[in-house]
Amino acid sequence: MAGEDRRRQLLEVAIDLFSKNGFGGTTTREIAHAAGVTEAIIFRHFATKQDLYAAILDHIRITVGTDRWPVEVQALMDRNDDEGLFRRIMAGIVQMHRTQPRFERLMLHAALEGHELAVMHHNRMMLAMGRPLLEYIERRQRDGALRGCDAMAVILAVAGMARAWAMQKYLYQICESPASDEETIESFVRILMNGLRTATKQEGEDS
Amino acid sequence: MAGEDRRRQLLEVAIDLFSKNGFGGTTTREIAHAAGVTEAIIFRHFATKQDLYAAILDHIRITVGTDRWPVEVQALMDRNDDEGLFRRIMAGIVQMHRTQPRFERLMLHAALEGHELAVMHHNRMMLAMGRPLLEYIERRQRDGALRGCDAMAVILAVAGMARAWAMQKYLYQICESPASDEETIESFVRILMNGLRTATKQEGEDS
DNA sequence: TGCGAGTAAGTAAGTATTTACTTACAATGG
DNA sequence: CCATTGTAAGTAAATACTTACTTACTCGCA
Repeated sequence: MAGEDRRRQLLEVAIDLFSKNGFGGTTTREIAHAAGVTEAIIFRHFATKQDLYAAILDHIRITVGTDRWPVEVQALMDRNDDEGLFRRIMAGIVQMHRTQPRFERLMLHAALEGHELAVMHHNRMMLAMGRPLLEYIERRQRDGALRGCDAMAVILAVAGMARAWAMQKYLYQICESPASDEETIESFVRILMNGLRTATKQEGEDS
Repeated sequence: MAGEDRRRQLLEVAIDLFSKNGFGGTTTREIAHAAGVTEAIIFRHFATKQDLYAAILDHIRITVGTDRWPVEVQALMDRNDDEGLFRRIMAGIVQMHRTQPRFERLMLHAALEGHELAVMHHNRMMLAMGRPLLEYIERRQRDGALRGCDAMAVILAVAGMARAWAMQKYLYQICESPASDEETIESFVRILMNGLRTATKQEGEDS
């Protein structure tokens, strides 16, 4: 097998194992065996196990980064489509968990084990998506289109709902709800936009 | 040091290290050194490393379980205080992360590493709190007090919001918001109950 | 075309260290 | 006095990583 192909295969195999067992829980012997080569091959491509790990995060960032998600989100913000924006963000988060469960597991492992590269990823995500989103929400609040409250709380609410569903379904594999991703997201959007209180009880009832 | 005290100390030390580095990332030598004894002492109290881990989960379940949280939640459900109920649940989740960050880290590690005990904990939590909550929400929806939508989605929304804030602040230690726990929870409650759309724009504006 | 040299891909069998766990034995105190 | 608490010094296996060597393939050149 050609060098570049072997390197990619090793990365894929390592992603699989690291995402299952974590960095400390995966041995180079396992990786080599899963790839059908000897350990020496691994160390020909990557100087150390840490290097392999760093290469994985690079590799994933590249293959995941090429996405139209940020563009669509930006378009919805330009159109002042609050509801569509929240729906698209949540759909993106859930889709990420569905199509790249290994990535999410890897990031959680990395965050827990304190790898600075994972924190870097979180910061990148927060800067790339979070900052514009924050400004959008604050603008919409000034325009009177959205209720005035902590904009960061709104972001956390949107992301938190989607992540809660995605982690339950795709990370822990515990799916007690028969609802589809779309139905659940639709419920979240309705809660976000209209709240849980019914119109008839909108006023008058409070502790 | 007396046997029982030593045992508790070893558990505390092990919780600390496991929550930081995970099961595979923590060595018995480190645990022994942190406790100021030799490894042999560990294996006098716990037959294997796995046994120590199981004992930790038991120990934590005991020290954490003695809480008035479920009682208060039940009282709020009996009083039909939706808003107070959601506030108390979210406060409980955030409080758990603030006062027992090691426990949350440990559970995440365990869940990622596939320890059945972690899944067991999740199930216990979901049965003890989730089931009654699910029934409460469905009842309140039938009574017309809460908007009719997937009750499971409501639970995920409540828990997801709180977890998103708690994880950001207490797990990843990334606190970009100057808001306090109470303020943020208050924002979440308002979003949950009233939604984000302002009254003036309630109808007429869409896509 | 044929062929030998150079290079990249691969392996088998190491090394030193670390790992979970053990054994034999000393101190201590009720 | 003897059970309990502790240690020092192990063991066998596993770990990340290395070394010495073989195979296979490419490419310039006669």
